[in-house]
Amino acid sequence: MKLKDFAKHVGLSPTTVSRALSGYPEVSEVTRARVTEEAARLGYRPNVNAVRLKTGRAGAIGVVMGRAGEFHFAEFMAGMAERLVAEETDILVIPMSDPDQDDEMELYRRLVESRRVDAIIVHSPKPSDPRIALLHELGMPFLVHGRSDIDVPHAWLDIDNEGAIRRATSHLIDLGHRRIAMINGRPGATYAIHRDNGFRGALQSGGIELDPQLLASGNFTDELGFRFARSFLEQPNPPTAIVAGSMMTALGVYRAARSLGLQVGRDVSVIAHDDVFPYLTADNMAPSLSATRSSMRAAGTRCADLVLQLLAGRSLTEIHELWPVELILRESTAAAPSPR
Amino acid sequence: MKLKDFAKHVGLSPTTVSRALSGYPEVSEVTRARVTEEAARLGYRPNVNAVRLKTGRAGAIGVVMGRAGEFHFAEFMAGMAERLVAEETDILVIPMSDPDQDDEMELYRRLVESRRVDAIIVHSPKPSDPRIALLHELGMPFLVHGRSDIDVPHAWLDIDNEGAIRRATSHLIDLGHRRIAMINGRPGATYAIHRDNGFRGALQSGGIELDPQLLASGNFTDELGFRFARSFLEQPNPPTAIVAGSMMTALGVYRAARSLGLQVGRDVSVIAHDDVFPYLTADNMAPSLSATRSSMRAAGTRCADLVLQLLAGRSLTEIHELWPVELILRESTAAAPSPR
DNA sequence: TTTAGATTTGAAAACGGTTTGGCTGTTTTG
DNA sequence: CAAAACAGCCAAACCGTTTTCAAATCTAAA
Repeated sequence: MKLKDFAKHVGLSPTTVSRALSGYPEVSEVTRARVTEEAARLGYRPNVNAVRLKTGRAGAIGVVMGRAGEFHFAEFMAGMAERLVAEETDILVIPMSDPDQDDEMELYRRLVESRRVDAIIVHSPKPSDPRIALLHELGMPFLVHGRSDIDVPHAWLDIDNEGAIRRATSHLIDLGHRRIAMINGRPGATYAIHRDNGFRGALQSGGIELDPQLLASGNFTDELGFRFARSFLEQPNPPTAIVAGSMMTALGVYRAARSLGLQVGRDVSVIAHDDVFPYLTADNMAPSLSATRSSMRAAGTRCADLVLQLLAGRSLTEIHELWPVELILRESTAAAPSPR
Repeated sequence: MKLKDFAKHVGLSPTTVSRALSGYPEVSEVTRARVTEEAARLGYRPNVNAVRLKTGRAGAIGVVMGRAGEFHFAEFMAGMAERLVAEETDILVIPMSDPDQDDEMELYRRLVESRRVDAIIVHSPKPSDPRIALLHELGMPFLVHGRSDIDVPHAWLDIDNEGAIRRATSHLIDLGHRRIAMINGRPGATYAIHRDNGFRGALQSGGIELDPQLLASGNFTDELGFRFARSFLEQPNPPTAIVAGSMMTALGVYRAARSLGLQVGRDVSVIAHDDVFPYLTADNMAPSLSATRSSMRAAGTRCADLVLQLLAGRSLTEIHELWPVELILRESTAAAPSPR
């Protein structure tokens, strides 16, 4: 059923029908009611491709999916989806074929030129991220999930990584820990830098000198969590507490502690960052895991919302959100063991 | 830059340019070469919305994302993306707003009517799945990831769940286990039924009577793995082996065993199904986890491939793939402890 | 040298909507 | 009471391609 046919059915012109359905004011309320009702009855829906061609809107928001199957990703997208389900807006998943830098820029460029999306969400930006510069230059609306120092106006939403890690670390210091290790995310991304800052800041406030031997970074996997934690704990002067970057990392850390006969929450304290997954919860770990917590799903929902606002014309410079992060203390953190 | 402008630049008609770029044979090779080269130089790309309107193709494959943030999902999509990156085909993620049955049907119906996708991938079908009947009836091309007994021709790709679980269970029996429990996925889906069949079949072959007390099912979460395993192991006559439905479930099972002072791979054997995640590997668990293994990512890649074949006109009835599942034995399985 | 046939090219009609500008009639205003 | 303002509707142009059908050009056969 096309517009022309449907209009004939209703006894109106295509113009009026289109306006009635799109909510324009030039049509009387009684007419609009009749049209919408008939549309539902006859099952008329405007051809989405025609609308998109005419209006120039793509009706989709793009998210670039990294190669490494990040487990965060699905949650973020589920959150986006939650917000977008009511809109006429799709989520377009763009795969990144190659982790090569130039290639990634080319990907963004092609994506913009293909006009398949109205906006793009950029994840895990760097302090000076060329993707942001590019999107700005190309005039493509975008929202950064994370932060960047780049000298280009842009909308962003981020969580307070620095504050979260600072509080977590300070809490460990308050518990008497002096040797504290941290497993950070891959170097380069702003969030990793922020976490590093938070960590260093807390140590400094506590009058503790940083030991570079107690710093590690890499992908958020169980394996790296294990390997790093092992290497920390096997040092001559091992840490009594570990700050882990993710739930998966924490799993590895727990495993490492156990493998060395250490008990988490007694011999070694652990705090991790929890993005809140339905299938793996900090509360259920044994011992339950103290965590800095911020819902990835909620971030996805809000990001989708902000992108819609952006597309609706809200000013770039207004869209900056910094979310606080909860610190939830459970059994994995305890007073530092008295030195033997 | 639009087609008309570009055509003028090249000194040809829009018709010829369009043909040259789309690879039609009616244009001389020398012309085609010139056109493609100029297109690259001037950066001309056909407006995707215009193409879609004209051709009626949506240029996207739809996948419906369930409410529960399944961790499988991201891997499957990453796999799809791997295959689709070269094509002019997008992945459209459609969120399911409500787990309500009728609502889901309505979602599929709207999706088809909106013409935003050329094909749909249906996950976790049931033996008689109304979604399949609906899509068939509506004439929308689709591929089922999983299997269904429904009396409607359809393309599918599935892994041999029954065989996998049968082999896993048989292996446990060979090790001398007589009381074996299983934690299955949510009841209703075909894969859960197949796993159940495999489990029962192996028991029967081994001359063991099934104890319904040793059967549980639910979402693949760490928490349920823990709860079910606890309830099994606390029974008066506890199982000596547990077959778990997923990696997350296995985490819970390990935890439950530890919490009861039991050692996995000695006091209780565990086998789980592993979809192969980059961030959580069976080999790295402690003790390393014996598993039935099949890559979710590979399935996504192949599903994308098959959908493309489907759209290219390959017959429905030819597209049936049943993948074998590896059984990888590690430390979590051992001979049954001698009864005390 | 024609002429039929094959090869390239182009003009114009879709595809299915939205939106500009204009046209009625009715109500308000000076 | 005439002029102006307004509400409600419509005809037609347009969005940027693909594709049909016809025309132009070239090649080979008669």
